[in-house]
Parts: sequence; structure tokens; C-alpha cells
Amino acid sequence: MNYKKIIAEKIHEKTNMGIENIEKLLEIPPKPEMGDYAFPCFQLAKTMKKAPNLISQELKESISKDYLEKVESMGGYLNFFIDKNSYTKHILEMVLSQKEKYGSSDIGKGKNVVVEYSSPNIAKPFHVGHLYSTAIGNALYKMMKFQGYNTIGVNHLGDWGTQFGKLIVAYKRWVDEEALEKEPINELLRIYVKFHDEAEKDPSLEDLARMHFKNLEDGCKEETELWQRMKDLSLKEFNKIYDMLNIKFDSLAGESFYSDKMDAVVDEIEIKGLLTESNGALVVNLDEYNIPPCIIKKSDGATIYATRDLAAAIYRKNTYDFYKNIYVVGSPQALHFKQIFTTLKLMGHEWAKDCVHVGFGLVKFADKKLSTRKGDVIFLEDLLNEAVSRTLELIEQKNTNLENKEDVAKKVGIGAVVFAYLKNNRERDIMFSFDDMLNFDGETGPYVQYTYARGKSILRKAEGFTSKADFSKLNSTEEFELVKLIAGFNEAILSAINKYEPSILTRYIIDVAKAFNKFYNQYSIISCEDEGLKAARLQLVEATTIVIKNGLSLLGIDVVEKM
RNA sequence: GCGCCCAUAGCUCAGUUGGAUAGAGCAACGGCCUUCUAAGCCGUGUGCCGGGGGUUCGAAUCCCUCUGGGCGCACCA
Repeated sequence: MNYKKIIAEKIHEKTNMGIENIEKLLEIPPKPEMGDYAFPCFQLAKTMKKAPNLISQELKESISKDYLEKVESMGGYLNFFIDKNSYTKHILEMVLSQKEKYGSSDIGKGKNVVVEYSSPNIAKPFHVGHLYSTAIGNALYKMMKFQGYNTIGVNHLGDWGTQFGKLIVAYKRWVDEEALEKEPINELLRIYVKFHDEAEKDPSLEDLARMHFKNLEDGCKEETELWQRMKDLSLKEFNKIYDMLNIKFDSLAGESFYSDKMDAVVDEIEIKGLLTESNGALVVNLDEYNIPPCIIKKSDGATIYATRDLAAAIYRKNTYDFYKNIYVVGSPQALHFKQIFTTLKLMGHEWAKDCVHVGFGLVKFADKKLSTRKGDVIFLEDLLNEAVSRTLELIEQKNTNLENKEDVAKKVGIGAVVFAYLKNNRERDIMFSFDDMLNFDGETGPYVQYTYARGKSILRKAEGFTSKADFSKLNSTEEFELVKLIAGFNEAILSAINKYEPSILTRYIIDVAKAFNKFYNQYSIISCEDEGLKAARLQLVEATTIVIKNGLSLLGIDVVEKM
């Protein structure tokens, strides 16, 4: 039952306006007492050559009132009040019967979607910046899966490139084997930073690094073994973090996976007459699109990340026949993806239009950009551990007798961090601050989880209560606002998917929690004397917990039954 | 120099694709726990929506311009 459509049809009957156009114009009034839907009559004023307020008054009289409580004319607006009783009954029954499926759909049925996200660099720390891609990608992956898409999550590991030449040079000169066993990432970071320091004094180290990478690409034994060792050590560390975040990938095909697929790409570009030489490098000229050329091979003959991304896109099309190929990679790389997508188009791949770069802002710390080269990073693991221990302290203060304190602290603490990353528009930079991120008051992850736990607590206490719900009594503004919000869950997810913007869902969940807390504080549920009303309220509570649980799960956040 | 993005309350941010009196959270102050979890709820104050021009019945939202900031512009990823 789609009320928007029903109302649009009513207006359509009385005017010459198309249904779709009406649906687009229909809006939600700024205040609930002004109605549930509003139709602005200003556009009609032109065609009907009448004042908008006259039109709305006439429509108010002539329109059919089925499904509606009343219709009001306010200035140039026609305001609709839907029939609360049938609406509430319909929505709550739907939520309670669909449960963990509530909010899903099958609009993506039969469509494959590749989502590339996280993609940390091997031998470098997994720092707070990496969570941005990881959290956004994971949320998009889950939301699309929930809408019936066949999603393929790819962690495009940065496990290839000149940086490995540098690491091999550094390894052979300065590695401390003992430290490497104990804290692999730290030690690899130390020697990587040392390389850059030393290379400033002795630029020949850079040449040496390029040579080692060339050897690696050519499959030389020593380089390959060292590379494999660093990769294994790194993956072990990364998996610790993915376990904490409860994130899994369908494919770990990183850059190295494409090392034997690059010749074919270079050949294809050449056959299509796109390859030109420029300053010793092989490039695809993109002047006609007003963007710099896409470099395919460096002057030393080694490939570059653009080549690998081209190979990866083609491989993914051949393997998954994707409907969309999504890259969750920082906004600073926007130009790079423009070059890649344009090159694919020039190669004659019409599916280049299905490739999407989902960019996001930087994670900044006290106005400084985090730089791996300078060793100036905050490890994500440290942030997550800090979040968990602060949560544990809070539990000791507020709820000492809670069972499974550690487990709750983990879910709430980590959930708080992920929630903070997904709360705002992804194009925005995150000003990183422990105190802001780990402040658990107001619009935060813990606030929403707390709301869920409150709801569950009521449901536990009311177990066994089986009176029949009387929805006609569930008619306060607070209750009806909550019902309307709950009804909009699927719409919120679809909107988040369309814009590749998880924050739309995050903010929706906050709104639901707010509306619930308002209701919770004002009306008693368990001690409500009217049994029909009590039953209806309990259903509203349960529906709220279902929406919060499903919603947070799509963001990659677990709920707790008590906190 | 060229290109992309951004500018909304003291701070951090929303603003339903051009609609009604621009909203939240934090911080500050005041109130609410012998009754369902006070990580909560209620109340108080704050705005040249960066400046200027334009389009429109109607602009925080669209166009132009200026200012201030961020990011990116070939052998790093």
C-alpha cells in the first residue's frame, strides 16, 4: 500500500496533471500537525490561471476521501491527513511478519554488483583512514545485498608496485628479524620510513628500488619470496581488524593478481591504436576529454597502477558480468578513475558507463594530513581498542552488574566508531578526534544501541502478554510519527543506495531512535491499563527494535540485548 | 596556471533534489529517576545560510562573479 501513489491518483482525477509529476511534487509538511503529505498548487496556478489558494480550496472539496482522515487547504498547499488506524495496523503487521527481512526487496534480482573497498596496502599499517573506505564499502555491499543484488565484495589489496622495490631494499639493509616476528607492521613501517629518510640523502636508493620491483615483476626468486613473506605477515594483521569489524570479502584479488593479465591489456590498447609514446612512457592520450594522459607503462617498462586497474575492470566484467562496478576509494583519486573509465570507453567497452567511483574525504588529525611516509599515523587497531576500553569503563560506572561486559563493550565501542564514520556525507573530511568520536551522548552509535536495548528490555518483561492490539487507540502524535518513520525504512535504504551514501541510512536510524525515545518517555507501556492499547504499543516497540537491528546490521554494527 | 570539491548557530553537521517560520547533536544553563535501562527525556539562547549579482510566484538549494579553504594535475598508489 503506497499512500503517495494513492494521493497522487486522487489529485490526478481532478486535474490534468500526470501521476508521476504529482508524485514528484508531493512533499512532507514541515510539521506533523500540518498533515502527512502536502501538495503545492503553485504549478497548477499557471495552467489553470487561478490563484493557488483557490485551487487548493476547490480540490479540498472535490477530492475523494478514501484512506484519508481529512484534507485541508492551507494557503497554496493542499494537506492530506491519512487514516491513522488502518495505516498503523498495516505497517506494524507488515514489520512483525517480515522481521529480519523487513526493509528488503528484490529490485536487484539477477544483477551482479562488484564493490571494491578497504584495499589496504600490504606492509603498511591499517590506519584510521582505511576505515572510511571499509565502512562505506561494507555498508553499500550489505544494503545492496538486502535489496536482492548479487554483491561481490572485493578487497583490492595494494600488494604490487614500486613500493615493494623500496621495501625490499629496506629489508635487506635494516630489518630487525626479531621485531618483524613480534610486530610485523610496525617493523615494516619503520624500515619503510627509514628508506624515505635515507633516499633523501642518497637518491640512488630509488633506482635500486625500481630494479628490485622490475625483478619482482619478472618473477625472480629472491624478490618473490620476500614479497610473499611481507604479504603473509600483513594479511595476518589485517584479518585481526576485519574480525573486530566482522567484515568478510568474497575476493582478495589485489594488484598482484593482475600481474600476469597486464600484457593482454597493453596489447589490446595497442591493437585499438590508442597507445602512444610520450617522454619514454607509453600512454593513452586523453586530450580530447581535457584530462591528462593515462600512463600504461613507465619509461623503465614496468606497469603502473592504472594498467592494473584497467586489467582488473576487464577481468571483473568477464568474470562477474557486472551491472555496476563500484570503487570505494578516496576522492583525491577522482582524476585517476576518470582516466581509467575514459580509457575503457575509448577501448570500445560500452560497460565503462557502469563503473562508478564512490569517493570520500580525508581523515584529518589536528589539521595534519596523515602520511605513511613520515610514519605519522594512528593505527585503527589502537582506536578500536581505545573505544572498547572507554566503553568498558562506562559500563563499570553505569551498569556494574551487566553480564558479558567485554562482549557488550566490544560491540558498543566498535559500533560507535563505525557509526561516527557513517554519520556524515562521505565527501566531507573527518576531523579526527578521540574525544569527539568516543563521546557517547547524543546522535551516536551507543545512543541507537541503547534505544534498542531499552526496547528489548520492555519486550522481555512483557513476554507472554497476548491481548489483541487495538490500533485505533495508538493515535498520539508521538506514536504516529514513529509509525511513519518505521514505514519509510525501505525508502531510506534505496535512497542511500542510489546516492552511494550510507549516511542517509545512518541518519534515518537516528530519527527512528529519537522518535522512539520521545514515545518511551511520555507513555507507559507495560503498566498501560488498556490492554488493547498496551498490545498495540508493544507491537510498536517490537517494530522499532526490528528496524534498528536491521538498519544497524546493514551498516555493519551489532546490537546488544542489554547495556 | 588549469580542473574537481567545499563554505549553514561558539564547535561538529542535517536540510527530503526549487517550497510553508532554516533544523539536530555537542558545549552552557535549568528541570525530570520509590513506576518500562537517566548512554535517556523536557525546557532556555544563538544565524547577513561566506560577499555581490541574476533566474523564479518562491532560492540555503539553480546560473554568473568575487573572497576564503581543501584536493588533484604523467612515470607513487
